[in-house]
Amino acid sequence: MALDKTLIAGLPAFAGCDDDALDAVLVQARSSHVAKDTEVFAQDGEAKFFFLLLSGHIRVVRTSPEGDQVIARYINAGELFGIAITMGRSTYPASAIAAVDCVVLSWPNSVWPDLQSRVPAFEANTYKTIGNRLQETQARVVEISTQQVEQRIAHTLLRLVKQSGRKTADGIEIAFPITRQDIAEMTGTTLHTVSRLLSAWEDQGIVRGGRQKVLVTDAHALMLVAENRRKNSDR
Amino acid sequence: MALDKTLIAGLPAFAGCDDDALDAVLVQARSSHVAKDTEVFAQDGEAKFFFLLLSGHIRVVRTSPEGDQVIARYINAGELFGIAITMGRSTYPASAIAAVDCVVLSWPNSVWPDLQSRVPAFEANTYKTIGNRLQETQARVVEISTQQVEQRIAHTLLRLVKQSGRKTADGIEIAFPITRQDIAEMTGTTLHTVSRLLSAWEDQGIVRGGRQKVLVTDAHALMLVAENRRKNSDR
DNA sequence: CGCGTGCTTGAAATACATCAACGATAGTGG
DNA sequence: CCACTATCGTTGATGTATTTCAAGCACGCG
Repeated sequence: MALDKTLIAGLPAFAGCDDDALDAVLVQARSSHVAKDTEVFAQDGEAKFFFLLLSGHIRVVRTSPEGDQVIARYINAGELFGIAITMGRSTYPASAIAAVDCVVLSWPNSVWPDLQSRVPAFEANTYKTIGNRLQETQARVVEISTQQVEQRIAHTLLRLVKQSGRKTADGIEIAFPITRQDIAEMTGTTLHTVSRLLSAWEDQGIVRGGRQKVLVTDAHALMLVAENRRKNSDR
Repeated sequence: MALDKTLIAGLPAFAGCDDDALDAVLVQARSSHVAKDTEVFAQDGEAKFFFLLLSGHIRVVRTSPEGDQVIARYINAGELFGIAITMGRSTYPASAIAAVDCVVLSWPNSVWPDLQSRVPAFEANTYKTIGNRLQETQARVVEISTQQVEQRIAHTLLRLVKQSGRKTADGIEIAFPITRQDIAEMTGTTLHTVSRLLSAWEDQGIVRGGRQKVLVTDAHALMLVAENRRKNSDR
């Protein structure tokens, strides 16, 4: 059964593509369901496909030779991922794990050259995506190198809430389950330190925690923390 | 006067380009000299050109809103840099400063679409470059997040020596002037810590320091440090 | 020769990790 | 439906790697 182009029309990845282009892209794609906590692909595995997330949230994890894990990013619905091929790589540089049940489109790498020539807008958007990720990653290096843990966690939380926030009666909450350990792996610290800081912020009415849940109740106050601009009396 | 294609033939950036392609690329380029400690372009400045380093060494520096500096990378002869345009950016994300006197080729951004269509190999190689930098940057995030300062500095030194090493009678030395402060800005630490560790390594006969100079005399021992595999008695 | 820039090295301070123990939550299976 | 268990979270006490503060030194350029 053919996939309907309304699935992907309007996504940034296909900005500027006309209907024919969308059809050309879709006819080569295959959609599949990925259960929570299941790998879409594994680090160092042969990169046979590239992907688009239709719904859900995916965690991209790099494991160091020593076995330490770092979360490179979270993928939101509408984003491309596993696009190693477009950078001339033959293996995936990280693992991708479904944070919740997901639906993904996948293309075999072999169709990339064809798509590239037939749908230039898609090609350009893909490179833009990579460029953005390079920017973000370099910004992260600056952050880790120059700021202390408290600011890093605050920034990370603000980013998560901005990119994947869900409005609730009491504030904005991160739209997928996330543990203290996950936050630690995004910020280069330990779950203990994350837990302590979240508890402190909870006392100050900035956030509200929960098992695999973070709800930001006072985004403005959190911004002040991120920029280290609170008065000492606030602590 | 036209530039000679022997200048750039054989560079990885032009792998697979035939003579006509090289001419097409070169005829649009302009070469210029950049004095030591001079900026090639400035962070947040409008990205009007992209560049290729013909000779010398260039330091790419990102400055955070708070004024902290981080060295994103060093560019060696033969590498492309300032390629913001290819990622859909209109400003440079970092500054580029000549670490020594340099010779660079530059192209106005406006020729990119033309080059892209007429020299596909050049285009593909450019994207490969960006992909490699994304990989490296992500690896750096993992390193900063999981390893301690000593290992990070050791790794960084090994990388510098590998990419820009110059063989001497007593070992391999970094081929351009680099201060302790520079090394600190590459590893997310302070010049004091760098200085202390280099001094300690000098006592152990692993490196030899000097004003704006580092000479690695025992790369193997430095590797053991990088992997934290020394016996305690070594310290 | 003097001055700026880079380097060294001690002593004190601290942010954060580590160690350790316990408490809470949610899913599972009887 | 409730007990069981795995996973996740909290929080105190202790330890330490690294920064910060401070001072003096050395190299090389004009």
